[in-house]
Amino acid sequence: GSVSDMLSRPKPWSKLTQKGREPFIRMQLWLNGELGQGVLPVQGQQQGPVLHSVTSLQDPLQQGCVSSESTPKTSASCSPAPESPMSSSESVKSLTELVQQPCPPIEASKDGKPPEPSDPPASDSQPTTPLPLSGHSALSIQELVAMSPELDTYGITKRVKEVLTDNNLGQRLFGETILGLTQGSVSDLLARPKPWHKLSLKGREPFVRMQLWLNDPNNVEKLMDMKRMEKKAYMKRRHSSVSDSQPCEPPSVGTEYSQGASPQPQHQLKKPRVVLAPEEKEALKRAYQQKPYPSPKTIEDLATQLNLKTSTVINWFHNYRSRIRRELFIEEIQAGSQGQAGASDSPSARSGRAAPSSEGDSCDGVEATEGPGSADTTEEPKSQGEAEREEVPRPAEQTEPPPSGTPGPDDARDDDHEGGPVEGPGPLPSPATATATATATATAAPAAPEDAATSAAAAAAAAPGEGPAARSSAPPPSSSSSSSSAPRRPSSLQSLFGLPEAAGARDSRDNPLRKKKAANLNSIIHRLEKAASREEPIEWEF
DNA sequence: TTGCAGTCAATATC
DNA sequence: GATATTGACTGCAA
Repeated sequence: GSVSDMLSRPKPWSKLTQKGREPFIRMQLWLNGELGQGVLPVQGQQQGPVLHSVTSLQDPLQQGCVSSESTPKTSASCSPAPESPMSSSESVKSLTELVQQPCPPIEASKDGKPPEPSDPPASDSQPTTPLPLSGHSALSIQELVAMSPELDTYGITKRVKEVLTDNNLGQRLFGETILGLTQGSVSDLLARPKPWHKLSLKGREPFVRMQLWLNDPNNVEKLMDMKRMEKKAYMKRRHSSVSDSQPCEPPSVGTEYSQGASPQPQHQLKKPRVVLAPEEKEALKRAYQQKPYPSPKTIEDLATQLNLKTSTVINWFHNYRSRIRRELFIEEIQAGSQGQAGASDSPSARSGRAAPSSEGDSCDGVEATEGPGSADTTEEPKSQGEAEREEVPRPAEQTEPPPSGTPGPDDARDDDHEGGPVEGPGPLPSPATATATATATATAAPAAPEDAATSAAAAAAAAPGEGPAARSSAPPPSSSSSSSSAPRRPSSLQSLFGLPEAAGARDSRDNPLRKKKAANLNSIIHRLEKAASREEPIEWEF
């Protein structure tokens, strides 16, 4: 049915979403019989039926870089493909295999950045984030991404991590040479991979690259080589700088910031990074619990009360929402894998229970530890974390499941006050919600919805010791928030892939069964919430 | 305009 | 020194 519809009523390219474009790309490939080559021929002229949309295929591909106009392959166009379009998962294999060509990453890395001639070959000094794939390959990657069937992002990251650690290869090296990402991004990616279906095309790219890299039999050696080369270069630099009796820093810095002006002003221009004090975070979290989507006014209030820039508050909410959301994805997966595999070992140990609590980590320092008193008694500490986690979907569920199907955010917005945020016996009084509420109330009585957030924030902020003052020194918050100073280590990472030990190590008496149940519960709750808020046809698999 | 995804890069932690 | 965290930024879509 979809095919019929698509063939008879193709939308113009510009009207298509990324997802919507995919079938057209596939069709184009198929028409050109190039499926197996991973090279999307850019056509000057469309051929064949589908083409209103297909023509514009060029855009996305061209940006990839390759010489679009000159692409000679056009001619090949209509030879039917050997196989039907990417029907099966093995398709990816063939696709990926084909891109396994000799390490484009490493070599390409030097010249790899096509559009960025900007940096004078920073000499060997800085391994400036090279584009992992040369122009051509980069294009292929895009195609691959577009055509790739679902990949197991967790499995991929797990394997990558294994390979990296086994071979003592660093994230930085891997990221810069293979993925074209910085260390922090790599770390994040490996630790909290999103499920494939939640990723945008762009977001899928690193995973495809990882997959390709994993498929490359020489992957490790190549990276090792790279490592050696780097080391050499480093030594060389060091050596020369020493002999020049010049401080080695300046030069490199100079090249780095070469673009303009003297290093001096550069330095000044650099904004110092804002570091929120624990109590500020606490306050923001509380505010979040009240209103995940605060109105501009609330944001403003928060900012004043905490003595932060409004942009900082806005950013914080954005980041917090999105990070919490991510944790949820992970949890979902965990729950899922636990559910069906029962046994922990399944693909990846995502079972580790700590992961979610990690959420607490990354997004919340509070619950990482056990709650105040009740403490570890079994679930408590966890539910604390859950509380936060569950908030994610809250926006949607906070109010009645929008009859209209209005998407979440608006519901939770505090402009549309009432709905009595937390308090409101939401349609889904999850345990998490309960705890969340508890947490919130613990410190600040949820007053009028509108003020709740800010008042909570105020309470928290006021307590420890004046906002800004406290900032840098970050004295641990008052009693109640003592939790925030909790050790943040046992993070989701370990739990994610390191599994049993992650959870176990921390709280050996945690009954695994309970954990499973809890995870499952979470999953259910999450699904319910989702369902309530709209989106995705739900597949209930409790 | 607003929210989000994806990143970077500074900083914290191990 | 490697890895994790997180505030900020960019680009895109609704």
